[in-house]
Amino acid sequence: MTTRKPAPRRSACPLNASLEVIGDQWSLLIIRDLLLKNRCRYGEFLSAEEGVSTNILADRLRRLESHGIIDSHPDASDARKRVYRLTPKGRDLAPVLVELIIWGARHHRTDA
Amino acid sequence: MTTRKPAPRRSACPLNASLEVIGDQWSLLIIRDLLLKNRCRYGEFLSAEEGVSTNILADRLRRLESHGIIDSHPDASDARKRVYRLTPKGRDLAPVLVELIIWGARHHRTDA
DNA sequence: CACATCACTTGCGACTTGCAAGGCAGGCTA
DNA sequence: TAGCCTGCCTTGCAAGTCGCAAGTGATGTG
Repeated sequence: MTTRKPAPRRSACPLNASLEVIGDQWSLLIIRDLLLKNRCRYGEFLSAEEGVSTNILADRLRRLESHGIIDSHPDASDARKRVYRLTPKGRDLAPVLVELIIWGARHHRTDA
Repeated sequence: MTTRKPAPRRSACPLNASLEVIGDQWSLLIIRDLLLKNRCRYGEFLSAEEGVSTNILADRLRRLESHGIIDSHPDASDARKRVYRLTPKGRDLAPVLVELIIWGARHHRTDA
């Protein structure tokens, strides 16, 4: 079981606040999929090339939703499916994403 | 002992490349200290308000140095001390930091 | 009604983290 | 020179997190 943390809040620094919410290996990749790749379903996130494992994905989606970065609702045409979307707060992460992509592209061009 | 990983390289996405290098809870806080707070010594990082533990700090400094984001040299006036500095590659992370701070400040104003 | 699909949950071994203590070399005091 | 302090890590261990694979349950489909 992926347990929920009571969030100890390490410091009042806004950078630290951001890192406590999205400072992990997977959250920003999910947001990238939502923002840039038009992926919005669980299965689509799962089959992204980075290969997130299913329990971690479920945990991250739950965490992002609890922080108000994404929301979700059942698909109108198929009740098994669930659609995820960015909230305005989530969309505000676009500049962060862009800067990370710029930095990654400049300093790690396609290989190790 | 904190073992070194052979870096599996999950995908060719530049965002993923960035996250594999600085996508953790501590690296960007160290870079913030170097960039914005004029902290450049081990002991200064250790006493930052977030309270990183010493083994993690040593590991992150080693990792950042191995990725060419920081470098270090002994202090001229006291050979016990070691001075850390950002490389140009490290300084290029400034926009990322700024965007994370903006987002954190906008959506998590000083409290939970 | 049998079977596939979708979104998860569960179990387990391996790895990582956090905390406390130990080590070690380089300075300081006399 | 002896003895102690300072600064930078390393080590040990408990606890937490991750990755993988298999299982669950509510739907849809033929």
